[in-house]
Amino acid sequence: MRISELSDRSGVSVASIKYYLREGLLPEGARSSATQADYDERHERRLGVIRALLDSGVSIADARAVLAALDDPPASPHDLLGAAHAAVLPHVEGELDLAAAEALLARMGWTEGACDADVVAGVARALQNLDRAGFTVPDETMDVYLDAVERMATAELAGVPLGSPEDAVRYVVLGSVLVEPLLLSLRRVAEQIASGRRFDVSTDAADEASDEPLRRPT
Amino acid sequence: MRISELSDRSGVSVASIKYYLREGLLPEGARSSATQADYDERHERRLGVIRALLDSGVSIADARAVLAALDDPPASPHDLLGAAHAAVLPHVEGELDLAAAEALLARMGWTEGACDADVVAGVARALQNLDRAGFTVPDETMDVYLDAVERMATAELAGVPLGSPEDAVRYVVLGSVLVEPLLLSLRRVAEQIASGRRFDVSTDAADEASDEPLRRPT
DNA sequence: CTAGATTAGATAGCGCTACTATCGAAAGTC
DNA sequence: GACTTTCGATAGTAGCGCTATCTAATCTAG
Repeated sequence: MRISELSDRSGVSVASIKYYLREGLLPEGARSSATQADYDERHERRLGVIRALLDSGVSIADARAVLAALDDPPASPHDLLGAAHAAVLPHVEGELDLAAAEALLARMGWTEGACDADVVAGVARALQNLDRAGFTVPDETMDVYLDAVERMATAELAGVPLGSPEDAVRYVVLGSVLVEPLLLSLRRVAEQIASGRRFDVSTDAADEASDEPLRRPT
Repeated sequence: MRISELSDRSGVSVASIKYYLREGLLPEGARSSATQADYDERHERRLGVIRALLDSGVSIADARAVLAALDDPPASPHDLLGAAHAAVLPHVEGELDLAAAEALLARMGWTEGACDADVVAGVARALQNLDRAGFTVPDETMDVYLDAVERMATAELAGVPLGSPEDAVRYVVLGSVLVEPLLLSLRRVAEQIASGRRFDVSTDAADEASDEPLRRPT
């Protein structure tokens, strides 16, 4: 298949494909001459993964790292997961206070040695941002978060297909990265549903009903 | 307080503060003359929120919308949540297949009318990206996700402080937006812990132990 | 009262990202 | 042999989040 056909089938412009080639996201096709290369279904599938990553908010550089982990997986799935996480972690500069994060994780019996320091730093950063905004997550809510992520992680890990290494790699890397937007949007839906229930929104009597509990004069 | 003092106390450069003023993120100080304005603690707190939002990956434009919702909250908390969500939703172009998303939400008895169409579109987009990458979330895992987000949303909504409208606004808007990075990083920690357990990582015998279950020849 | 610092407001520039456009030389196609 | 396609390189673009510079007005210390 030539580049124009690959473009037609994938819906990605020739210019963008060339860009991904240059950036090392897409491997070169088999060169059949100085001005011709041959692409196959693997390139087509790879383009799908690239577009999915980029549209999920992953940068070119991070996508390159994720794809590198897919192409050249560490021997152990555990290291693979670490590589996938490292690839998409927000790159932080500036000092962080890790104590709060470690205390939080200790509530679940998660000791800091059992996972990458960068991942813990991500928790610390998120906590710091909440703090800077003057927002405090109630303890009960935080417990629900901790419980929820543990359930999710357990379910995800239980679902890793053991039959084929390639499938396991795909599952771990993409499942970790591409599920993030899904979770966030599902949470938004659930919040709106729960909010509708809590404040009893019913199209006509919405304002009166939902206004009442808030507008208590101080 | 003058702008330089505000800068010192917040750790944000004068140039950046001016930029936020221009962009409408930070309200002007009280003008005391043609070349002097007076800032107070509200500006300082606001700067904290601004930095927290920007460092959480929210764009200037989205932060402006979030802050507008904070400043000028819709009467009902439900609408407020919608405004906060709308402000940070990935702005999508291109057609989406909503059917899969609606079917998914129907599993929880969440009908599409009960939440904003844009939020459902976000779910559809996430599903589409997973699909384009050739990744399928197992049904059991998806059920765990749905259950988890419902638990989280319920806990969050139960925690809304009803005593003060301002606190409720803060809670809903910032809780929705700033908790997102926290959840994602907690999930990464949980995944690494679960992966360590699943593949029995123990620093020395890691490779042999964790390699075995994967390298089963087909 | 004056020298120097500070400020508001305006404008311009910068470094980065994800493309997009153009071009010449080589090669394939009708 | 005319026309199209491709490769590879290079340059340009639009947007983002600042950052730097400048002017004119004003404040502040001595």
